[in-house]
Order: sequence, then structure tokens, then C-alpha cells
Amino acid sequence: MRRADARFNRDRVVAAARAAFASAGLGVPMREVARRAGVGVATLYRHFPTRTELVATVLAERVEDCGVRMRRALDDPDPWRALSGVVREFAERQIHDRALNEALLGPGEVGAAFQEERREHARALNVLVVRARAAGVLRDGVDVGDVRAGLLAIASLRRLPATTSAQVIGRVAGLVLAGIRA
Amino acid sequence: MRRADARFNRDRVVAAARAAFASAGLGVPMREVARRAGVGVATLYRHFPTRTELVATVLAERVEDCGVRMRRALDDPDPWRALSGVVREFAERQIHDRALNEALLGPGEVGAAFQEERREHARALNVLVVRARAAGVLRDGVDVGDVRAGLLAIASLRRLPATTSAQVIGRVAGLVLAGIRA
DNA sequence: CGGGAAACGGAGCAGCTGTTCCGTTGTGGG
DNA sequence: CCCACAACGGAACAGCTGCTCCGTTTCCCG
Repeated sequence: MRRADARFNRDRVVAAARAAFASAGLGVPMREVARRAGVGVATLYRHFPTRTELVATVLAERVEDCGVRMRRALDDPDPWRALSGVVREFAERQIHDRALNEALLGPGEVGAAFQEERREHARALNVLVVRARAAGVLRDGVDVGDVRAGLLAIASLRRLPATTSAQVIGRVAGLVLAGIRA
Repeated sequence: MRRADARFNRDRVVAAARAAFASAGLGVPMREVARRAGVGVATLYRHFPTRTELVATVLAERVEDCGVRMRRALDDPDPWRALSGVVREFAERQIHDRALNEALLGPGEVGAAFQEERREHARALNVLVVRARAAGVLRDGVDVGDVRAGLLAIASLRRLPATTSAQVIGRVAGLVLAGIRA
């Protein structure tokens, strides 16, 4: 990638893939990404030898952003606001970016590139839950597994048709929050 | 299908498809169903001209069973027991049969064969929610849309690896119930 | 028990996917 | 300015899917 046009094309591919994945999910064919980028498939494969690498590259920044929000929540002195904010932000992201949560929660090789981030995410969530429980804002018997299950449920809604998914995701997020609160 | 062997083979196909769909979901290839039934693909297609018809046939009895449970819930004098029972039964079925809820809730042509059942299901659920709200056992502001969203969330968990899905589904069902209860 | 139609099996078609090959284009160092 | 070689485009390959065609087998009625 020593030539300027190569770098330019790489950027176009990443931008096209980001838009495509966010709106249509991670299942978008490579041909389609190439077409949207105005590029041949070979160019795409020169920069990203495999589909998984393209996905990982596109998602890296989003995952990092996710970590930032998580660390911010850890700094919040109000345990309920911190935990509920994380759930709500998660739902919000799910509405606007179908791809991200597949990386953080889904099975398969896509998430493998983010194992470390996933673990950090899980640790931080655990801290938030422990704090919230200590503050007495959680219903009796609720643990981090319940919260993770709730997030998984929200993430699993990604396959719904886009017209209804936003409303459904909002409702489910509300149910989860009502379900864990004391 | 005037010959006895044809009927025999048809039954084998249905049995194989039922087992395959229940354990692996509706995505099982036609070749695989044929192989499990010990039959050629042409035989399979002679009895079921299209994949959708095979799925509809296999699911018909389950959907009917679903309707029976729903009608039973409508006869329950205790509004909360009726509604929570429906949610719990739904989750239970989700654990044991990955295929069924795709038919009742999923998008696409598979569910089209059951439109009437889906509508009846929706009406009955609405009755249960109205009764529960009238009895004052629901949290303020909860409506049938929230319950439907909760069921959708449970149904969407079908794609999880089988080892963890049972626990997660149980937890989500618990969250949904806690989230709608007064 | 014989023969004609019903039913069968599996190769094959069409269309989708991810990935590779190779002739062509055009950038940029000397 | 010019040409070596980095980078390109798109046809082509391999492997999956749902579905069909057709020669062969098997039932069952008379």
C-alpha cells in the first residue's frame, strides 16, 4: 500500500463496509461492499484478505467507542444511572448499528478478534451490577447473568425488519430495566 | 400418493424434518432432511413441492398445540397466572423447539401459512393483557405491545448456541415477567 | 403373475456466496 | 518524462443452497 490511490481505495472500502454493515447487518456480500465502494472485488481482497478481517477492521473503532462508554459508566457515582444508562445505550446502538453487537455478543469467528474487549466489557458490567446491588437498587436475586441475558435479548432483536425493530428494542429495553430494578 | 410405500416415505420425511428442525432450526438443507429420512431429494420434493410447504406441514401440529394452550389460558380465572403461564410456556417451547417460534413470529414466507393462527394468537394475547391490567397486576403503562416485544425477544434468542440458550431464555423470561408485573 | 403406472434416486441446473487469477491500467521514483 | 511495477477490475473457481429431469425400480390391479 505504498501508493496514494491504494490508500484512498482502502478508505472508500472501509467507509462503504461501515455503512453497509450498519444498515443491513454483517451478512452483506463482499461483491456488494465492493460495488458500493466503486471498486473491484480483487481490490477489496487485496486490502482485507478475508471477510472476517474486513469486519474486524470496520468494527474496531465502534468496539473502542463501546469501551469508552463503559469506562464512563464506571465513573458515574449513581449506580442505577450507570447501569441503566449502559442498557439504554446498548439498545440505542442496536437500533442504529446492526453490526456492532454481533461482534460483542454473537457466536462465531467474527467476535474472536475482540476477545479481550469482550472480557473487559464483561468485567465492567459485573462491577456495575455489584455496585447497583450494593446500593439496593436491584430486585432481589438479580445478578450479572440476568443483565447479560437482557443485553443478549436486545442484541438478538437485530434480525427484525427495520420498520418495527426500533420500537420493539425500546420496549424490551424498558422491560429489562423494569425487570432488574428493585 | 395411492401407493403404500409413498405414504410410508412421506411419514419418514415428516419425522426426519421435525427432528432436524427442532434441534438445528429451520435452516437445515433439504438434502440433509432427505438423507436423515433415508430418501432421495426427488421423493422429498414430490411430497412437498417447496421447502416452505415442508416447514408448514411439520409445524402445523405444533402451531395447533400452541392454540390449545392459548385457549386454555383464556379459561384461567386468575389473570396473572394466565398471562405469566403463556410467557413461561413460550420460553419453554423456545428451549425445546427452535423451529416453532420462527413460524409464529419470524418474518418471511414461512409464517405466511399461519397468518390466521397468528392473528388469533395476537387477539388472545390482547385479551389476557387487558384482563391482567383490569385486575391491577400489571405495572403502569404496560400494554400488549410490551408483552409482544418480550415474546419477540425470547423468540429471537433461538440462534444462541444450545449449551447456553436454555439458561439465557429462562433468565429473559424472568426479566420480562418481572418487567410487566405491578 | 405380468405389465403399466406410480414412485423412486441421484445427477444436474441455476443462483448465491467467499475467494483467486491474470491481463490491464496508471502512479510516481529516477 | 517514462516505464517498472504496484494496484486495479472483473471473469472465473469452488462450494453451498433450493429445485428439476429422467432413467430405473417397485407396487398392485386385474
